[in-house]
Amino acid sequence: MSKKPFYITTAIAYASKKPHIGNTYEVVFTDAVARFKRMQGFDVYFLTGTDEHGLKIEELAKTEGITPKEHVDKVAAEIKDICKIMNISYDGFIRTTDEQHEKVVQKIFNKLYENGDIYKSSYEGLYCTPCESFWTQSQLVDGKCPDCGREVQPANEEAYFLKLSKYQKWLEDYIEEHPDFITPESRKKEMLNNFIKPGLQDLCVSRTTFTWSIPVTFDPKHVIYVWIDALSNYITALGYDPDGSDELFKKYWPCDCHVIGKDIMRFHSIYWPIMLHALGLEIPKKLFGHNWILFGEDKMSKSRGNVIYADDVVKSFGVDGARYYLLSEMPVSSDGSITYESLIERYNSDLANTLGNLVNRTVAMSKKYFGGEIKAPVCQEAVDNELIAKAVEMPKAVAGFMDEYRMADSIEAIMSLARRANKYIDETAPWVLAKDETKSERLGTVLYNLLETIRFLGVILTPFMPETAEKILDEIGAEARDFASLENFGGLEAGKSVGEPVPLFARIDADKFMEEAAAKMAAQIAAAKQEEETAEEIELAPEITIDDFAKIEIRAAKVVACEKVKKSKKLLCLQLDDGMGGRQVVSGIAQYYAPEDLIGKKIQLIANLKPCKLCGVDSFGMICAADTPDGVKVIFVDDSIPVGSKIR
RNA sequence: CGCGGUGUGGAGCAGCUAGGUAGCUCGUCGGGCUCAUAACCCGAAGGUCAGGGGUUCAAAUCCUCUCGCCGCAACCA
Repeated sequence: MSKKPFYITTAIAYASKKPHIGNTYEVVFTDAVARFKRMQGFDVYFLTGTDEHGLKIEELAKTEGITPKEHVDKVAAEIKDICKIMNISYDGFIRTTDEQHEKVVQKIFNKLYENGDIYKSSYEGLYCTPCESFWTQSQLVDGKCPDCGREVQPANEEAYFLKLSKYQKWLEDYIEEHPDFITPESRKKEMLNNFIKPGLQDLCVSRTTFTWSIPVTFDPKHVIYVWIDALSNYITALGYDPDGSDELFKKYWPCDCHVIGKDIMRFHSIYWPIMLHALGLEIPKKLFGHNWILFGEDKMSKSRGNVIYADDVVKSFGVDGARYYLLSEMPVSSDGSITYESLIERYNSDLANTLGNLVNRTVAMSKKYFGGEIKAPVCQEAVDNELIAKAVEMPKAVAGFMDEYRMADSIEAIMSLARRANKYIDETAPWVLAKDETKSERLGTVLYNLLETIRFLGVILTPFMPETAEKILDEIGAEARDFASLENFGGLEAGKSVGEPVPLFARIDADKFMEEAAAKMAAQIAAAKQEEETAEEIELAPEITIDDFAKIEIRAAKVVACEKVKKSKKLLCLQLDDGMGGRQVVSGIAQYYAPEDLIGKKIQLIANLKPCKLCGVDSFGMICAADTPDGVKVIFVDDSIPVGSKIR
């Protein structure tokens, strides 16, 4: 009987900087699924890798004074290190700079072009000359380039587009007809209602504004922009080729599951199926969009000083401590949160107290009472039944949960058996049996039941905590370690010996640990601040002349009325007395000012800015405000300055 | 009225698709045991299942309205 193939992937990580533990979650999650499927007898291919092209990397390399290739080599190595540290069992690691990948991506691009799914047109947007990049309205920060903070100009550029519009109906039908394709359900609705149903815009798939990417073969001043490059990794890694694919591809495609973060659901649920469909390929069976791991309430960020890296956690809690925490702490339907408090709590209570101590005390009793020899279970009693029934049920329950990617439930089902085993020790009180020589057979049976239960735990834990599982199975001298051996209770061979009892997880002193963690955190914040300061060599916009400046008309104006723009988070709508009959201006400061904070105050108005519409509200000009670390501060004008005064 | 999710004892969550004594882990309090990593076992306290209305013999679960939080979209001229 040949094994059933199972192909699972993570998203490829962007090779700009070292990933924190939230990023690492995805690969650990996928690893657990992959290992579980392997154990169940599937022929698994588990792919992960790195996305290594793009402007950001080009720029980072420039500031570091190295080539982009050197930069991505460094980061890819870091990412591989983390995989190694976290014990990730990937079968393939693709880098988008792999020669094979680049070649095939070019072929894919050409094929789509030849089929008319990619066409040449022009791209309109706002262009930042020094950065050589296009931005959309929504990407701008304070109306300026989000990267360098300089002005942008409307411009258009020749570019290639993927005809998403042509496949809109097909995609909508496909998603409706395959309810399991996008999970969880809420994400599916998000995609359908926000993007697909309102109508798909054709997607710009090339750039001329940077070079660190894959060139378009027939138009070398263009490079292929992220989507076609990055998404294709899932098929190029298997040896897909429009001119004839490898066996690997034929065997594993279509993919069983792409595990991705909810932020890139859009690309995977819209662009990717359309690309595949246009290439005449099958669509992946499932997209699993996982939630985020937040640090407490916040997203992790360096400047908040709350970045936790996987290797830090591993240092204190071990690989399996880290894996266990990530896998057990993630809720199904909302973001999970990582805190040192809950990490320690889970580690101590589940791993040290419940599981570790169970193994330890059982092995210790085997040593003490029988010199470590495993006795045959010749004296079963009624009390044993409940434990045995629960042990035999558990693997089935876990398999069911794993089919739905319910990691936390799987782990809970496992720990629940460990707790039951601890209870069984109290029920049977082996130390009492040991005092009565006539009870020796019964004692041997009780210990056998415990050791066999521990074998069940060891086997089922393999995908989640591979090292610990192996230690457990070694310690109890278990030979049978495959999933099939959990069909029946009794796989452990009598006559063999257990090893020395060694604690699996050392308890962690919470108070002491928290003290150290707090100190570390403070140091991290300080370091980030310093880095920020040194990095803040203020770069001025290009020099202008007095004539340039004269083009800008700044006037004093008084806020006579102000209200929130409804349905918007950031916008305030101001009515101004500008000495010219009054005007309306919309400003994105609602997070920092309440309407009544502004009424009656005088401000600086950019009076000759082209009018525009924000959230459907007309805005004629803009008010001056300063960006500060504490948010945006409006520049108020002295009350003695008359409304309408020209400012220069 | 843009779309969607969520609100359950001190904390974190499950239960809701197919209504029928409200469940799990942690924490707290009391007790037990001693094989073990001051661990383990038992018991107890603690919830108007956000709030109002409705359907029903019966609602955490279905319908409806209101409020809070979150995500997506829109959006910092």
